[in-house]
Amino acid sequence: MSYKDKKVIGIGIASELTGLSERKIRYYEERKLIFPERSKGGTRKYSFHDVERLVEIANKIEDGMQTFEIRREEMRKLKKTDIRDKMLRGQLNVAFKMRK
Amino acid sequence: MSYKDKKVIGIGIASELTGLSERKIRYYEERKLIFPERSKGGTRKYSFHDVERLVEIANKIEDGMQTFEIRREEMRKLKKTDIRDKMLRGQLNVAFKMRK
DNA sequence: CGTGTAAGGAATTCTGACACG
DNA sequence: CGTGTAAGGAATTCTGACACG
Repeated sequence: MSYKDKKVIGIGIASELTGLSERKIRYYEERKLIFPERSKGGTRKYSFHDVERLVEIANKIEDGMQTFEIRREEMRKLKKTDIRDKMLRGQLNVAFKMRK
Repeated sequence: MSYKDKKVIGIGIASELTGLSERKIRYYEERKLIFPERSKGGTRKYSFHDVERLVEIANKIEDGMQTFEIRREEMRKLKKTDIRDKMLRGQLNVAFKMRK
């Protein structure tokens, strides 16, 4: 895993990096758009990838999109990825069967 | 500047990532081996590069090297870089003069 | 010299709530 | 719905000092 995906950034720094208020960042988590890790004590930890995601989310909201729409959009992307995975596996199965 | 050089990691996380105690990390700063940024409030912020550097430092200490030696070693590297820079500039100057 | 620890204070973050619209 | 804010508490970090070796 690269630096980009290590959850090491506190909410204060995430706020500085994105220009978003901590309130907004916490709210996007409440709406299930972002998933920081937590320290033992419960403080949030974000990755650089999360930080980029936060900016994306903020942009979409600025464009009038609602949080549930953003979440739905994300779920559809994930489904497509799942489907691609399944198709790939399907192809491999076909190839595997052909070897027999 | 890449993610690797952004100073976004608190000392607690730096401690987890390196396996070093916070005490050690602060001490290496006292000995001028590492240079974190500070938040407005004064809390330390490290980059991934710093984290790697911390591990290097700890390894050298484990091998019996003293902090002043590590610092001296680092200064020599920097001097060499400076010299290389100067030589490069010198070469460019020569090339420039030859054009005249 | 390098590191642990207890001490007291300051900065940071957390949650749940009220407000507005 | 998305966001600001004041509130009280908890987690995190800071510095300077004492300890050991």
